[in-house]
Amino acid sequence: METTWAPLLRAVGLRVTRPRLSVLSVLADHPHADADTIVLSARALHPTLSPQAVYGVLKALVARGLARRIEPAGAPALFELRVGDNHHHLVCRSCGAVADVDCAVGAAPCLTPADAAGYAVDEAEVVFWGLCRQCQATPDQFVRTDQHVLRGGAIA
Amino acid sequence: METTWAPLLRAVGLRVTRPRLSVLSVLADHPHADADTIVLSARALHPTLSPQAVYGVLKALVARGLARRIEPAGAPALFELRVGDNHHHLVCRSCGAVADVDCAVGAAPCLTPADAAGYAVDEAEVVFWGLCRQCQATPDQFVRTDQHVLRGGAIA
DNA sequence: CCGTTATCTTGAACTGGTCAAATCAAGACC
DNA sequence: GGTCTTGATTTGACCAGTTCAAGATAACGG
Repeated sequence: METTWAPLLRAVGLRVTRPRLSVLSVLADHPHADADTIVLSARALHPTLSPQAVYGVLKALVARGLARRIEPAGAPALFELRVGDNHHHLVCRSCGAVADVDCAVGAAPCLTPADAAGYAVDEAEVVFWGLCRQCQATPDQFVRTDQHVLRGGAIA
Repeated sequence: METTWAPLLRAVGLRVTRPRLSVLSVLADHPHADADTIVLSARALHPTLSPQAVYGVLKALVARGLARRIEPAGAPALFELRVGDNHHHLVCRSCGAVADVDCAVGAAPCLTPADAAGYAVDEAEVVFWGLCRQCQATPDQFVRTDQHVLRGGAIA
């Protein structure tokens, strides 16, 4: 399976190394992993892998467009391999679980700001906040209180 | 001017203190200030104000819904007083400037995820990334490279 | 196989933010 | 107005996540 990644790395001008193959493999298994999870999981394939190596690999992958970095407010950065397919994220306020969502109804047009205020916009990033199925079932669980629940983007 | 804020604080059950009035005043002047800016500016009104006090005040304001915390990926948190009006943000990739945008065309419906995957969604947060007018004029300026430019939410 | 150069390792450091104990002052009550 | 109670602030240490820097290592072209 690892051989799958090598051509992709070469295609974007990156050398094929064990740390990179390990990280890519972990990302394939864990679609929204944070750096720490990646380090721990990748060590199954490459036991001596250092955290800094992972940061370096992730930075390279993100810079070349092989991975995407997402940073939900208040949580460590997450990384995913799905790039360029115009999808967004659902984030659980309680457990931090992240799920992918394809672009909202009507696709792109609804993501054009009404007034761009002179900005040259190249991307619209959408995060849906809520509770995942599991956390809805256990209502007395910890819920983040550092952010007011009804923020600007509240629906209806 | 400061007397304007006192009733608001009392209305949400917070004591009226000088640090809080100072922070509110600064937020009114700087619509998207980070904690550091707030500390520096607020010291014009309250010279002995400590950073921790500001964090405490901001936490209280956000928890009571008087302020909102926004965290553009890769930048320190910003705070604003506009709450509950369903607006979003334009962020400049180069200088970090933030501008408000009223809800996108068509309002709420377009912010309903096509498939919520069982999540109970209570908010949709939208960030438009691009270059502000000023940074478009000076193209050779520093631009963030830690994130691939064409990410999932890319327009069109 | 060798050399060049990107990449990884090791270690320290930095930023933004939080936690905890002691002091202080806002507001209720008299 | 004075006193008290409790919430708020100060002061200081501390933490997580991430980045930086120097030297060792390994990928890949020749």
